[in-house]
Amino acid sequence: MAIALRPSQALRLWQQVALHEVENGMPDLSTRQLSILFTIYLDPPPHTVRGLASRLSVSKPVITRALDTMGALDLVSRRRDDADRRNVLIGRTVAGALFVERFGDVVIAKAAELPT
Amino acid sequence: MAIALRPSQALRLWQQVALHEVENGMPDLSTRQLSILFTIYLDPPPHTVRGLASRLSVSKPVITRALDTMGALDLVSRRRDDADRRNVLIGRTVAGALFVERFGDVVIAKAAELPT
DNA sequence: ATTGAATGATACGGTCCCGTAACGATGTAG
DNA sequence: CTACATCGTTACGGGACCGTATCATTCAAT
Repeated sequence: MAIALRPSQALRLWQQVALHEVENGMPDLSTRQLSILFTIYLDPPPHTVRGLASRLSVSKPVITRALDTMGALDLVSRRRDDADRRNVLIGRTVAGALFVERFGDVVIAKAAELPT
Repeated sequence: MAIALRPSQALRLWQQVALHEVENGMPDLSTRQLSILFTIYLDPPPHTVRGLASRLSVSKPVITRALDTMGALDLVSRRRDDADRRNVLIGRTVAGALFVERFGDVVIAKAAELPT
């Protein structure tokens, strides 16, 4: 069944999750970076720079730079596509999977604490 | 009653909201900026630089810079405290209130679309 | 073999943000 | 009136990101 939220609940949830991330010193990712990261981990592969750029309606360098940064954080990986060596296949990492999983746990915990 | 979310729902919700913000060209705010913005609009005033820095466990310049950026976007306002002129009181703006309200609407809409 | 399209990365000038340290303005206590 | 504490901002060198344009590599078609 669908999840029904009231405005105050929706906003409070976002605030609590964001505050938790900041307080605990997690990487200060932007909305763009988060959307890329979650798409890689939630949508079925394969993921390419061009595909992600198209999905988010942003330019390719935006994706390349976000992958640079999140790759340095070991949240995503890149490898050449052997079938078509122009492509770069973007994959998951252990650290990235842990980050996403933990993020989900925070959302669940904060949602459970929401006042009625 | 509390909101119960499964892991896939929690993560999908964040992805859908983040994607919506990016696709629609909304300001690409970081987690820090979002936590500051939501705290200003959800928690009771007054809000000061020192108070926000303490609340988020970050340094004061982090708050000052975030207020610079979001102030340029007209999402928050600053004014001197007449009672104690060392303080700066951080307030809301019409544009900021609209942004927050619209953000809540997006969360509600994406939550309603979540598969069971 | 040559041309052309497609992919992802890079270069550029500019802006924003970082953490640390210092600063001016303001308030408070002796 | 003179210290001293507090508040928010600014300075600094460095890194990340922006949008636009261009690049090298690879593939596909002639």
